[in-house]
Amino acid sequence: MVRIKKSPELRSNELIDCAERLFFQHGYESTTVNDVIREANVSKGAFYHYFVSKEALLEAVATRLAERNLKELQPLFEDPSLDAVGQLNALFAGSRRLKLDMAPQLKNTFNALFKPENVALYHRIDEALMAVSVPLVAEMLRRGHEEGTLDAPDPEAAALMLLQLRVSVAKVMHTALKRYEAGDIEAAAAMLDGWMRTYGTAIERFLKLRDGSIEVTEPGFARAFLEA
Amino acid sequence: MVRIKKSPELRSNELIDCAERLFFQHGYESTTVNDVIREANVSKGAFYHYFVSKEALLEAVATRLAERNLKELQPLFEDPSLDAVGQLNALFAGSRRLKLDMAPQLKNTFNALFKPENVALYHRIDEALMAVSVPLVAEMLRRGHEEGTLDAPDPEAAALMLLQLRVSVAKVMHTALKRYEAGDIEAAAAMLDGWMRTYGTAIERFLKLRDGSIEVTEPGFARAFLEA
DNA sequence: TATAAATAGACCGACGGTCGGTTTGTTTCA
DNA sequence: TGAAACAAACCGACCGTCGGTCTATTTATA
Repeated sequence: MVRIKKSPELRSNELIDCAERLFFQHGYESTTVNDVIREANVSKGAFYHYFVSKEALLEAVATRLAERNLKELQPLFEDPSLDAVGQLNALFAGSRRLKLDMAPQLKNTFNALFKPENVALYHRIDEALMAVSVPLVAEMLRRGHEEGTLDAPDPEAAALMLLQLRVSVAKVMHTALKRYEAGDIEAAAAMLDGWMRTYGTAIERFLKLRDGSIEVTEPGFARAFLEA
Repeated sequence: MVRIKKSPELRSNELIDCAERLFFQHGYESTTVNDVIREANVSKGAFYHYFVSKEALLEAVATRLAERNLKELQPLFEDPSLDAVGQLNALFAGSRRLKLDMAPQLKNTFNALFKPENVALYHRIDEALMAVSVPLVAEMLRRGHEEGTLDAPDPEAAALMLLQLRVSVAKVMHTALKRYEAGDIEAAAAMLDGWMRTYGTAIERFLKLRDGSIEVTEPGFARAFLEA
C-alpha cells in the first residue's frame, strides 16, 4: 500500500469521522476495527498509533459529539437578555428547531442508539453529554434561584435530575417513532405530545414555576417531527 | 468428563447463578462463556443448549433479578391499608432497611455496576427493573390520583419519569461511596443526604404533595449506610 | 544524517459460537 | 414385556473473527 502521511489531527479526525458513521450505521459492536481502518484508508499500525483501543475510539466519538453540543448550547446560556426560565424555553425551542431540521438523521440516530448492541455507544454519549451539560444547567438554576425566577434547592442535584428526566423523553421519542413506523400514526403523535407536556409539567412543578411557563413542545410539533 | 444429567430448570438456574456471581465479581465483558461453564461444571454444548448466546444469558440474569425484585415489592403495592403516599413512603422505608441490611453486597454491586466494562450488565438490569416497576408505580399513581392524595397527570408517563429519577440517586450513591472510600467521610455523607432530600423534594413537587410528606431518607441514614 | 514520529501489514491468542456425535430417558407398539 | 424409535440433554474438539501486538520501513525535521 502506498504510504500516505497526514497531519496527526487530520488523521485522528478522519478516524473519528469514519467511526462515528459506522457506529451509527451498523452499531458499535458490529463495527470492527478493520472496518474502520478500511474506510479510513489507514493501516492497523496507524490506527493503534492514534488510539490505544477500540474503546478509546468510542470515547473520542462521544467526547467530540458532546463538545459540539456544548458549542451550540454555550451562547444560549450566556445570553444576558434572558432570565433562567427564558433560557430554558429558548433551549427547548432550539432543540425543537434542531429536531425538525435534522429529523431524518435524528430518527436514524435514535434507532441506532436504542439497539441492544449499542448500549456502550449510548452510554458513552450520555455520559459525555451529561458531563458538559450538568455544570451549565446547574449554573443556570443558580442564577434563576438568585433572580427569584425559579426555586431550585441544590442546583447541582437539580440539574442532574432534570437532565436525567430528559432520558425518559428520549425513550418515549423512540417508542413513538417505532409506533409511527408501524403505521399507528395518531397514537404515536398523541403519545409523544402528551409525554412532552408531562415532561414540561414535571419541570414546572419541580422548579415551582407557574403552569404553562415551560414550553417543551408546541401544538403540532410531535406530528411534524414524526412526519418529517 | 462424566455425564451428569439434571432437570432443565435446575441446570439453567445453576448457569444463571454462576453467571450472576461472575458478572458482578469480574464484570460482564471480562467473564467468558468458558468461565461460566467451568464454574457450573457444564460442557459448552450444554450451555448453548440452554442459551442461544452469552447475551441471552445476561438477559436471563437481568430478568431473574427483576422478577425477584417484583416479588418483594408486590405485597406492598397490594396493601389496602395504605394510601398512595403511604405506599411510596413504605417503599422508601423498605428500600432503606434493605440497603442497610445488605450494605456490603450492595456496595459491591454498585462498584461493579458502574464500571465501564459493565454498561451492558447495568443497562439490561435497569431495563428489566423498569419493565416490572413502571406498571406497578403507574397503577399506584392512578389510585392516588383517584383517592385525591396526589396529582399525577398521565400516570404512565409520570411513573417512568419518577423511576428515571431514581437513576440519579443511584449515581450519587456511587459517587458518595467512592468519596467515602477515599476517606472524605463527612462530605460523602452530607452529599448523599442532601441529594436524597432533593430527590424527595422533586417527587413531592411533581406529585403536588405538601412539603415533607415524602421521606426518602431519615436522619443519619446516609452515614449509617456508608459506614455499614 | 540522526532521531523520532508515522505508517504498514503479517501475525497472535482469546473468544463466542458451531457441529457431529454420544448418552439417557421416554414413548410406542408387536 | 421388551425392544425399537425418538427426543432431549450433553460432550468437547474445532472454527472464524476480532481486538490488539510486533517488527520493519518510510517520512519529516532538527
